[in-house]
Amino acid sequence: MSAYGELQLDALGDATRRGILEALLSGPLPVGKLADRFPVSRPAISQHLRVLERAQLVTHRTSGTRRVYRLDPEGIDSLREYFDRFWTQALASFKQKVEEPSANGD
Amino acid sequence: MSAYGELQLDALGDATRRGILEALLSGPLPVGKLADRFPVSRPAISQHLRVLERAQLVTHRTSGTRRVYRLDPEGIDSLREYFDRFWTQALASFKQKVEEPSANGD
DNA sequence: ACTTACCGTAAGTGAGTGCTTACGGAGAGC
DNA sequence: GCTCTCCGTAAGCACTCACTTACGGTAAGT
Repeated sequence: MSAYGELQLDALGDATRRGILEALLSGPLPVGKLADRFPVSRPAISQHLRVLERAQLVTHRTSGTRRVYRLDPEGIDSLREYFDRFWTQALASFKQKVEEPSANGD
Repeated sequence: MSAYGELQLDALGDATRRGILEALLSGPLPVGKLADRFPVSRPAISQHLRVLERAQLVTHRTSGTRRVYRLDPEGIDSLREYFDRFWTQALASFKQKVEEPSANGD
């Protein structure tokens, strides 16, 4: 599951995609409503949604001619696990640095 | 502090920079040692470090002619707060969806 | 003082990518 | 059945950005 971490982080590397995710925090939205919130065209949003879906950060449900997108709990959670590991190791690193001031001879 | 969130997320959008951060999890490293771990040139690493430092994800300490880089606890923590808010809202969103199955008439 | 090691910066290049316009398909309403 | 809405996809373009080579500057060693 962590193999998608790369895709997910890359997906987060774009401001518009982050905006899409934040917009979906308030609940599912169809593509049109989503596109209205951003200064780019609807196809652009569609392409971003494809990237986000490929990274397992969003899912869609077809409702008639509409595509309602929502956050993907699994992907979000796997991303959380990735960061949790990072925080844990980072804290360990900081702690170690404090305990071992500068006893390096090289 | 959250104003740097954009810079930080953008910084995480590159695989090499993520690799640098992960390498620094094991402790501080000079630029040269850092560059040896990646298939790119040393100047490329320097440029990545500049981006990371601008995003407050790393700091450097000059030791003679060496520049020893390490993770920046403050930036890392502010990033963690950003994600924590995201998880919280995401969970609330998922929960709300469950409680309100599909009572939408539109 | 001269050389060597370590590193940042500048300039230039190529590939990736985010955007637009144009198009086609599928479902809902009259 | 026809139209209209909603949306994905294709093609093309411009811009960003990651990378390289070249250069200069500083500190340590002899």
